[in-house]
Amino acid sequence: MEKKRFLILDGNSILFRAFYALPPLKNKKGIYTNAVYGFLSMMYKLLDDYKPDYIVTAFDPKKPTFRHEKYKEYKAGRAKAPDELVMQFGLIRDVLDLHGIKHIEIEGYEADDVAGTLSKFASAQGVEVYMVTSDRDYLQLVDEDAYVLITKKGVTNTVKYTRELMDEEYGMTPEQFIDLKALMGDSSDNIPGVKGVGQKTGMKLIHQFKTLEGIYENLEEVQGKLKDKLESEKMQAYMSRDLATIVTEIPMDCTMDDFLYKEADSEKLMEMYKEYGFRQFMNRIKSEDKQLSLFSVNDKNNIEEKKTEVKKVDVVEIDSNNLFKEISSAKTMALKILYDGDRALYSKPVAMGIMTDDKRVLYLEDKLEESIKTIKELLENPAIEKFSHDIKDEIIILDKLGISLEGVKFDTMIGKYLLEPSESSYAIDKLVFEYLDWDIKNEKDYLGSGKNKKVFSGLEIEERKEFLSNQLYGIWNIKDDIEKQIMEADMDILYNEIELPLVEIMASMEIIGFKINTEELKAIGEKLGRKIEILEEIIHDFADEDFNINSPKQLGEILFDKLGLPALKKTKTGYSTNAEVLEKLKSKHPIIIKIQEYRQLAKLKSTYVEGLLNVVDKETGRVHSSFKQTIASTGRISSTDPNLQNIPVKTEEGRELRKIFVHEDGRKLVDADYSQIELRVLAHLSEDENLIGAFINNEDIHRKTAAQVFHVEEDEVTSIMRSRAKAVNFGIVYGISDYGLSRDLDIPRKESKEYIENYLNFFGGVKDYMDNIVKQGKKDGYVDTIFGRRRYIPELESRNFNIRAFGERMALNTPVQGTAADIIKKAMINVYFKLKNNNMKSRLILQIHDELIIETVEEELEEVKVILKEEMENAAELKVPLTVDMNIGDTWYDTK
DNA sequence: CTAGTCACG
DNA sequence: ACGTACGTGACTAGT
Repeated sequence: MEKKRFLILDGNSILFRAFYALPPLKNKKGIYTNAVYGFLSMMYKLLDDYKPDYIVTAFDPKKPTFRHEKYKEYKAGRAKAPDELVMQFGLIRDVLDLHGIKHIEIEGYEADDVAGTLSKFASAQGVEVYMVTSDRDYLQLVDEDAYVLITKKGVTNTVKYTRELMDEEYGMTPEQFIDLKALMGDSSDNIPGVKGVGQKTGMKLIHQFKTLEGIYENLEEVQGKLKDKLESEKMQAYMSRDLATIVTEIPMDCTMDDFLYKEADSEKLMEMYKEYGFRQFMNRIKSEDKQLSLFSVNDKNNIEEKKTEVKKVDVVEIDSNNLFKEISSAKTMALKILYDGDRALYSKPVAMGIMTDDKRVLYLEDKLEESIKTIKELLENPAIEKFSHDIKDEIIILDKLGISLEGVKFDTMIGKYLLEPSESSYAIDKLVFEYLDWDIKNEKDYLGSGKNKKVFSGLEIEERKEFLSNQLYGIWNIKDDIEKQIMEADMDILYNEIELPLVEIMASMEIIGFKINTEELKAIGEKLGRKIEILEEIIHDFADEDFNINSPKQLGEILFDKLGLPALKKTKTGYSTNAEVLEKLKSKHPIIIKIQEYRQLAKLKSTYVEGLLNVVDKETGRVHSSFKQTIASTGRISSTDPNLQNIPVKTEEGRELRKIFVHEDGRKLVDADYSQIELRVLAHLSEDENLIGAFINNEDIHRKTAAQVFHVEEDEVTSIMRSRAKAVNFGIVYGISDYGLSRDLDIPRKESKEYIENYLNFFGGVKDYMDNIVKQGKKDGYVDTIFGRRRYIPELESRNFNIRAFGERMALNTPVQGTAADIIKKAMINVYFKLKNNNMKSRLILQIHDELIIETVEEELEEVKVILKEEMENAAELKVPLTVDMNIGDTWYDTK
């Protein structure tokens, strides 16, 4: 006879997870419903999948914010709407009531205690239990016929934990899980644990001794400091175990019948769903009513088969001696290398997979580095086509083995980026699912999401094999589709001549890095430290108390509550204390200027001094930024770890930092930047005669703009007028609005509006272009650059004015910024390959959107100057000339 | 993990 | 009537 099923939902954790995982969209009544929506999606899915006979929801009573009172007050019309979490915690209870689903919160016990108690209660009566939560602590409740469903990526996905799976994943029983937590502790639950024991040590101890008692009975087998700690904190360990143990014996007066799952009160539920705009769930209720009569068969046995298909790939593990032989005749290969760590540049390869024309996936990890070297000849042969996903990593790893990967034919990540440049992730498992409907596991599935470092060497070989081979199989099977879409969108030239060749350059700049004068950097840090300390004292004196100046909250309280300064602007969470506000308060209190100085210096010290020191390669004294090609929707490249594209330059104090960016002996830095590239691109795109004329005649564009905006002769333009005109020009490129300009220049809106009108009157072509590009964007759904790079702008279709206006500014700015990005990319390619093909020693080391930096050997200096200027100025043929300013120096500071 | 702030083009 | 400049990344505090 089939067992009855009991579904226990952890209300708090499911609501929280949904709340954070889903975008905070308001319904038409102005109420946030994302958490409720997520909870219900999850609940309905579980009802469908598990068809339980009983159901209950457990809530955590301890936090007053989640209590019902505020919501009740609101419902009774006695209070305004509570904040979105309280609101949604209230809403969900109403929905549960309408379903007739019990929700329980018991003073003094947490939701997991309630779940634990009910689980044991049900098990004792031979009922199968399913507990749903995002909290891994529940795993101690797993038992025969009692399962824990842990949520994973997204909102409605879960993994079912059984005793077997726990053994497989942790090598532990649910009971041992409690002891592990007793050792590790948990700061969020206030469980102290044993100091110095984290997950690693904890797991090792449990694996070795099985239980807490086991550890203490055999303490002499433990070595060194660990032994002392365990010994001295024995009491604490046992106490921690009591704290970590979920209560399963709350006195409760109930029978299973109290939790019977009955049909919902659909009429009232419909009303409520209508009120809150849950159309999807309304449909569900409608169809449920019908379905119930049509299909009364309760087929519980189909649950396991419902999961998406997981692709199994046949893999041949290859002996390193046979590698060359096996693939020497391949004309095409997809390859992927697993490495240990976050960054290819700082990691060791762990395994390599190669898929060849004959559809075999070869897998290799034994004597990996030597084995890879045996096929150097093939990897460097440009006639053998190479495919991968994010192949920059392979280029970097291979480079460290002295191999220069040639014949790169396709990169699925880059391809997808061109098709959809605004995606937040191009993870291969996502693409494979999108294109092929296959469910392949991703990194996180293997490594867990809590870890920062990828440590593939910690996995079992079978897992690595599966991971790699599935990726390769996926890459192989989606590349043609992506390539076809690129052709259809007419982006094949952009792809083949710009985006793909650029990958090698990204890798190269990353590998070479930028030399840092570490000693000088440390000295600057110390100097800043001393200044900051003094400022801190002064500020605390003014405030007459010590507080954390870095906390906007504390600072706001001091300035606006204690010192009584006028609060000019608010943020979602309190007072605004940003630079704009401080600037306006400057004359009101002497503390302000000190705070401004403090902010500036603190920023320099933490972000630039300490930030850079953390990432300098100690052996080479260089920093190796990671350049990313698929982040910016406009086509720009981005730089991280460290970000070398935002090193200070605007203030002298900040600019000083550039003195620590230096070159190796016998070399020089050459810095070339485009002059006004975005305005020139705008001139080209808009075909505005006046703008084009100004650039052809090499006029001072800001001065000319000022003359038009302020209705004066060019020789009457003052420096203030010129700098305002400069802001107008920037504004035009960004998709100007009178509001934005007025705020930026701190002038009345009327005045800024007049400036814009004057501008557009004179530069009529720009005005037409602005109108046309928005129209075109609305018609096609996308805008593009002169190189054909596309960006889809769905915001243009929004019924929300603000979102639509945002879309219009994007429509305007993207072709300008994107074309400029295309141009400099083209220039980089021409420069890089000229240096490479001429076997020169000078190297491109950095790009900052309109600027290129080369570290050149002195003998090549003159030649490099010519190459840079030529290639940059001729990278594109526009209706206006492109001009480049160039400077040579020993530090980045000097290249101004 | 988010918000605030601030660095760049 | 709405309420904003475009594109990024790093750091700190606080939940």
